[in-house]
Amino acid sequence: MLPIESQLRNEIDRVLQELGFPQIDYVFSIPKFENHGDLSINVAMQLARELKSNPRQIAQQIVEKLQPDPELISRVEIAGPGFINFFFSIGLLQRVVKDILQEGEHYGRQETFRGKRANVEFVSANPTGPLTIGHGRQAVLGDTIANLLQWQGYEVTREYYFNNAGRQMRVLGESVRLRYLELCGEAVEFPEDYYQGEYIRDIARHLHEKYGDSLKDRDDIEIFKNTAEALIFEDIKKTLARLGIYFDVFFNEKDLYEDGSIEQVIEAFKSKGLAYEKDGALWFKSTAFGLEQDRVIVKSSGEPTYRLPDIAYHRTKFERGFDLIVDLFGADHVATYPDVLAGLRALGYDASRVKVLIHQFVTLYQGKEKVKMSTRKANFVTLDELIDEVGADVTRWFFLMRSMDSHLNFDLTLAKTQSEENPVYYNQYAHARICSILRKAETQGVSYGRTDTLERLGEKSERQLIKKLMEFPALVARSAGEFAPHLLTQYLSEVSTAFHKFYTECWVLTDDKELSQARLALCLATRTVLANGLKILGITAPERM
RNA sequence: GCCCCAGUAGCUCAGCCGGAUAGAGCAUCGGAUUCCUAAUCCGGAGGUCACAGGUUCGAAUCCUGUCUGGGGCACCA
Repeated sequence: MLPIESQLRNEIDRVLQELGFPQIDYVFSIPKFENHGDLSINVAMQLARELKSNPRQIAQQIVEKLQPDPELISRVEIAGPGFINFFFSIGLLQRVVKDILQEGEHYGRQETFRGKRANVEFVSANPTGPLTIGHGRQAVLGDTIANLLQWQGYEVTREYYFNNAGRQMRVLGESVRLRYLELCGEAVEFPEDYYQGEYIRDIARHLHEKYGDSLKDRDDIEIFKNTAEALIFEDIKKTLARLGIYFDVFFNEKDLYEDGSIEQVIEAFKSKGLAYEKDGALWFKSTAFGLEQDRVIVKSSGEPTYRLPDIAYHRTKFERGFDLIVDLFGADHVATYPDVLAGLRALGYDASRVKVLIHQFVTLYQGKEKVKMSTRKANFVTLDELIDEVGADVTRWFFLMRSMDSHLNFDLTLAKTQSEENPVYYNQYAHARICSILRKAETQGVSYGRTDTLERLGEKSERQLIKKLMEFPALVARSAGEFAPHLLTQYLSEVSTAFHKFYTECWVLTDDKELSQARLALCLATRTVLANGLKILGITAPERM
């Protein structure tokens, strides 16, 4: 909501009451066309339904009694089927620029959730291989959502959950051992369903250099598995760091067994009559929570299924006192989380605090060719390789520019060859251009940052730019509230467009000192919004390009 | 068979808590630079919003059904 909206809303509510109209829900919208004003409401059309009367007449009655502050609103108009359109006065636009310059790097931040704590879990890939492009999408989305929540006042913990004890890890250890034996000169048959990647050979080589052939007759895989885990995790962290992503907590599933959490969950289920034995396995009565079928939580072999530790893990998030718990998963996990939420409800927790976000897959193309990605088969393109090709900024922007509900078709050839035309440069260039103007002003001895000549602004491109800048705080709030970073990438491009247009139409450094001051202030305000927006997205804002 | 996501311009995608004339980037065609960065700007062309019904003063948007693509529906994670 724009700041101006709350003032207008008060005034409109007053008039509606005076006219004896029912209180009704109406929304402000920003019209697509300039001649429809700067802000518009459809309240008369909504009322027409209730009152069974002509919407234009209702609008007429409302407008006659409206007395908006002329410092802020210059004109009110009825149009179309009954829209009431408001036109901003220059005073309002001046105030916007002043506010932005005053708030600076805090412009767009809100305290809505001050004192609240959020946990954002993402990536959570087990250390079986390098991060793929699919992980990249999740990593960048998760980190940016965490940033957005911080801008709404949340204290955020970024968390990575992993399991280094399962079957996957045993296969990993075996894979390394076989490659190691190859290096010792032994002929080995390497099973097809083992990890095929070159990085397995690298790890084996590392061990061979360190220990020679001395591990040849070890019949346990511990050293192979542990070395692989350590080296791969180191790699994963390095890759994430290249994107500016740092986790606060790496949570090992193993701890849930060691500290008794798993056992506690089982006991809690049993004592509530929500667990029962059948066919040698332990089942969770998830149908009691609206699910279609009951689920096994402990296999007849005595091993828990993934659900049990997942439930125990999420229980720790509640126990650690988080007000908001965000889980980011790929589309392949879409069927697993209802079990976990049911489990949490069974334990008496408020599952509505858990926000599960599902992102669709990245399909990689080499030109027209679709590339299948599988860590096991090693025919993937790693996230590291992508960053090598296009850089961290482009990588982040690319993963953020689409709704997470949409499949991302990532054409690697295009990303490599046309990186110059990537939209991220468009935005960074706008920022760099502004910096260039400000440098030029400095060399000419013109000071900037003064706001006492802002009444000189009024050109169409100036008004449009300011109106865009005004939307920023509300847009950030919406982007955070909907967990939708792509709204912000889109918005920033609109800001850049508005700026480039202004740049083309309005000369900043002129002989008219006052006009120059005013336009410099507008440039500074624009730079502030671009810099703050890029900061949230985790993308650099270069001063030169 | 059931569940989730998507289907909008040649391509990639926004818009989807109902609103005025359906948008952007790329590609394509044409134009703009004496002067703050042309990694820019302006203009043209390009659409049965998958299809069929329904609700409404008004539907790309909500409801029902169908089709297509992706992902799921384990005592795998």
